[in-house]
Amino acid sequence: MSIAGDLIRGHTDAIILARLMQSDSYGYEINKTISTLSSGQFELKEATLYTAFKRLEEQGYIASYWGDSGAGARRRYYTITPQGRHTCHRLLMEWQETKEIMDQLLRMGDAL
Amino acid sequence: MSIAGDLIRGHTDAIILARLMQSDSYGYEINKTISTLSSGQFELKEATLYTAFKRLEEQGYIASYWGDSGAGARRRYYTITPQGRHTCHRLLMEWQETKEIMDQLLRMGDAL
DNA sequence: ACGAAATACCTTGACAGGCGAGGTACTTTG
DNA sequence: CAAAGTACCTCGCCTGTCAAGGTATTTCGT
Repeated sequence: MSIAGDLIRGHTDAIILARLMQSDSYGYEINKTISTLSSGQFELKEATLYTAFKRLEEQGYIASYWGDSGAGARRRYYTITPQGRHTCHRLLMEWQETKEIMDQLLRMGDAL
Repeated sequence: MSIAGDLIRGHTDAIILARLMQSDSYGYEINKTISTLSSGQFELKEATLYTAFKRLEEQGYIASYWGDSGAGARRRYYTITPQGRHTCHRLLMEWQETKEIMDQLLRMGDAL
């Protein structure tokens, strides 16, 4: 992992919700996908991931069900709720804003 | 302030160092500058700002001196050290990376 | 057949950063 | 003369990350 988790802090929920916008999935797979999409440069720690799931479910942004996987360990699948979709859109917009503001604030640092 | 502090968390040091790359400055002014550069969309809370100064000084990235302001309250000026410049460059690069990774991770969320 | 590695889940407790709330002291302005 | 602005600082809470530890199953190499 080449970038620190603290740099992503505050965006984990967005990352997870964005994954679930694609399709239902379960913890282990979501983590692998994140790792793949970031070319192995970033991955959520398990503890972080599962705390996030708990938080998101409590807030009603995701719901879970046990998948009946005949083969392999049991999987808890997560699905995004309508509220979750709404929140995801909001978070995506916030990310765009954050990017612009950060670029604005850091731009000058390059000058010298 | 339109964006939450948690979204910036982990980047405060970079923001402050980037400011000090421009010129020596003091807390109050730095905060105003940040507010202005972000069109009022973001500002560091004072507590955050001063803990960051303390942290950065302890790490040797900045140094401070009291400015003799004949008029107005006393000001503690901060200046960036060579190590601080180095760190600033590193943090700027990390920000570029973070942006790319985040965009990669969030892109799919838009598809649906 | 056996042990290691992979799959898959979860919790606890420590730690760090952000920030609300509160405090000090001086100057300007109405 | 009081209020608002400038300018600094600290304490303690809250939240999110994560190292460490645990459980259970399956697959794979030897």
